[in-house]
Parts: sequence; structure tokens; C-alpha cells
Amino acid sequence: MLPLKLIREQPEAVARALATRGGGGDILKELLEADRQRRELLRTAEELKARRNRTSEAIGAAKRRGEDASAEMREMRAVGDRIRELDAALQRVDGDIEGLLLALPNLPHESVPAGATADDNEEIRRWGVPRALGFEPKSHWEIGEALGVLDFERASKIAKSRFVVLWGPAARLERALIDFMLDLHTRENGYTELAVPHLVNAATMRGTAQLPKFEEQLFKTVEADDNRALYLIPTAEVPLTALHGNEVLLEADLPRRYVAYTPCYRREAGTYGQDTRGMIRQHQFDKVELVTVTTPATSYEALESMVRNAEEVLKRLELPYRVVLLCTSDMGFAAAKTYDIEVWLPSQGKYREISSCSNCEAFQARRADIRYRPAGGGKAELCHTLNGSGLAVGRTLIAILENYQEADGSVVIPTALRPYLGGLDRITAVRP
RNA sequence: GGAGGGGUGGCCGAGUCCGGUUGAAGGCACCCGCCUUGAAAGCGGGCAUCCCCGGAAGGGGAUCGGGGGUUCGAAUCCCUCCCCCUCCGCCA
Repeated sequence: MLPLKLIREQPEAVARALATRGGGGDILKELLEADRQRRELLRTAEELKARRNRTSEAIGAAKRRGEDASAEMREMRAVGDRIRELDAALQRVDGDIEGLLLALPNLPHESVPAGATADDNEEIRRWGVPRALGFEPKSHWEIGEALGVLDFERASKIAKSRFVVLWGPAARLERALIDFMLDLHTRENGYTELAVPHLVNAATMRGTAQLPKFEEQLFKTVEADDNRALYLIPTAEVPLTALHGNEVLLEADLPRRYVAYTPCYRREAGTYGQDTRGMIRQHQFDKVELVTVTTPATSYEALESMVRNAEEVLKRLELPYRVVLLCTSDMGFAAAKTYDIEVWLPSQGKYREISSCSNCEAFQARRADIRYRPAGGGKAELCHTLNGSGLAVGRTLIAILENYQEADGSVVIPTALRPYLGGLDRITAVRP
């Protein structure tokens, strides 16, 4: 959410910034008009309330003196009715403004390249060299199905498409990846591990900006009273960021750096044609998520270190990747600046997203009310919130299957992971 | 699921029966000053948030879990919803 004051005071600048993300102009116009209306109503209502307060006090004083105040009381009854009308009108306008504000995306940081499509993203750096396989690389689903460790057929039987069952060594590999990532981030990168609810309420989803705009992407529980419905989290970013909602933290306690493993649930509405085979795009996938809550002065340093923390996972797994700075139109709704990390997938001959690290600045903090008290005391200020995958576990598993595939169809386990698999160094065929 | 208790400022905690100078006592924490070689203690003072008007000084409004109602006036009365705690039952 953007501050209304900023929109009121610098409408052209906001419009320009939003235009680079593709739109928002008409919403801005509506907002400015609604804001004008609101302030007019507010002034009138507050003048009447001031009068009522003064008179009521006088009535109280008169009554204590035993004097008659029925004329004033009659008058104030009429004033009260008028106030009620104005307040009702005000409430409608406030609701409109809230709805409009919730529909506006964050403003991009000045260092973000303006662009219309993903082609305008900027490659920042590459690490590692794709291994020369010496044979035609197979896709992860070909590898996995041949080994009997990825079972898409049975998954769609018991659920539907875009689910998978992992067998034996693949299931174990996934668990190993989770452990490996959590250990790295907690022991070496300074994050605190949390286990969080996978179902959250609507207010929480609003705080991180999944709602109201992206409801169709969420799985939701059915309740007799819809207001009490819960949503399956699409990422641990949601509970981790909302954790400090309606709190005032102390600057001395910042930054807060959290890591959590959770499954993520997404409807993937509108992606019917994309990545239909394999487990690139699933309704349920595992992810180890990093979240930082910090001060505005330190949030961009924090973004850089978060990307490095996520990259470290790929380095240790010896998977080639590149880091990409997303352009204005490719960023998520809440982000002011985003780096994607893309891992090499031999079967596709290209890099594919495996992590996304964003600084949301105060956008989520304003919605969720996450503030901090500055070290010297004084007014509480909004925090900046950041999130990043460290990493998407399912896609990491894919990357291992594809990058470590052998001519005989087996898959070598990356050295760093072997201690987490009881020394296992290779996946060979199982009988599902 | 049943029975009871409770939600007040950064925290603790009065006030709610009997509505009016209570934005709210007191304490803690915090900030400034005095005292002190320094610190502590002690003493004095300050200290909620948001919104609107205003260049500022300042003025006004709202907020005692949320929403609604009664009233000239509500932290206090009424309705409703939410959350937390204790006990019983059930249960991984």
C-alpha cells in the first residue's frame, strides 16, 4: 500500500513511477477525487463535532448547577443527526479509498530498469559452467519416471494434475535438501528458524498483499461464515512477514532474519499452457524461505546479502546459475526491487527461476503495521520487509536430477548433500 | 462441545455497579535537568497514536479488543462479533 499523502502531494511522480509498471493512472485519478471529497466531509463533520463537544460540556455544567438546558439539548439532537449522516458518507468514501489503495502496486526503486517484458531484465552475474554431458540431456520427468522416483500418474489419480509423488530416494533427497538449506541459513547465515502455520486468515493475506488482488491464486477453506475462512499459504513469506504485524519493534532488535521451511500451495490459475509437464509448476511445492525485517536505512544492504545467502545454496550444490535484476513490469506487486536467481536446466538449455529475492520497502509494513522505535527514541517508523527463496526445494530437486544425470540414467548426489542422505552418492532405479 | 473469567497507553495496572473538567490515577520503562569524580539512589520536569486545517505557532477530531445502538454527552449502559485465560469433556 502506498501512503495517501504521497499520492496527494506528488501525484505526477507517483503516476510516472506506476506507469513503468504498466498502469494505475485511472486509479490515481479516482483516488485524488475521493481524497478531496473525504477531506471536505471530514472538515464539516469535525466542525460539528467540536460544537457538540463544547455544548455537551456546557450542558453538563448547567445541570450540575441545577439549571435548565433543554433548548441546547434539543439543538444538539439535530446536530447529532447531521453528524451521523456525514459520518456515514465519510465511511463510504474511506472504504472506496482503501479499496483503491489496495489495488496499487509498489513503486519501483530508482535502480530498477524500466521495461515492458522479461526481456528487459538485466543479467547481473553468472556462476558455474554447465557441465558437458556428452549425451542428449533428458528432462527431469524423463529421468525421474525412468528411475521410478517421480510418479505423476498416481499423484493426479489421488489429487489432480500438477501434483507429484516422490518415491524412496527422491523423497529422501527432498528432505535432505530442506535440512541442508535450513542448516546453512541458521548456522552460517544468521537466520532464526521458525515453524509457522500453513493456514492463515484474510487479514494476514492482506498484510503481505496476496489479498485482495490475487485471491484466485489461493486455496481457501470453506466455512459457514466466509469471513472466518483460512487460506493455505502460497509461500512462507506470508506468515513470516506478518509475524510482527501490529507491533513496534526496537531498532536495537533489527534486523530480524527468519528462515522457515513450508510447503506452498498455489492454484496456478491462468497458467494452463505453461510447464504442464514435470514438477516445475505444481499446486504444492516445498520451499525454504528467508525473510528480513529491518530499517529503511539498511534494507538495500539486506537485499544484497539475502541474494548472496540464497546463491550460496547453489554454489555448495555446484549448480550453475545466474542472477537477474527484474525490470519494472516483471516484478511482483509488493516489490520495489527484485533479483531472481535462475538455475541451469540442461533439458531446456536455459536458466530457470529457482529463487526470487525482493525488497518490499514499507509496502507490506504499512499494510500489516510493522514498525520500529528508533534507537534515540521518538516516533515509531515503518520497517522495511524483504523476502527471498532460499531456495525453492522442488526446483532444486529438478536441477539436481538434470544437472547430475548420467548416461546410464542414474543421478549422482552432490557431495555437499551426501551427509544428509546417509552417504548415498547416487540414485538408481527403484520399483514404484 | 460445556462452565466460568478477562481484553484499558511501550509494559503492568486503576477506573466500568452510580454516564459529564478521565486521553484516561498509580507504578515500571524511556528522555531531559539537578545532585555526584563517575554511576546508582534521590529530587524536579517530560513522555500515546492516527487524521484534518495551518507556512509556523497553534487549533480541531478520533481512538479504552472490533462493529452497531441508547444519550446533549459513553472506557463506563444495551446488542453483536472476535480474541485470550482457567476448569471439564473429547482428541493427534
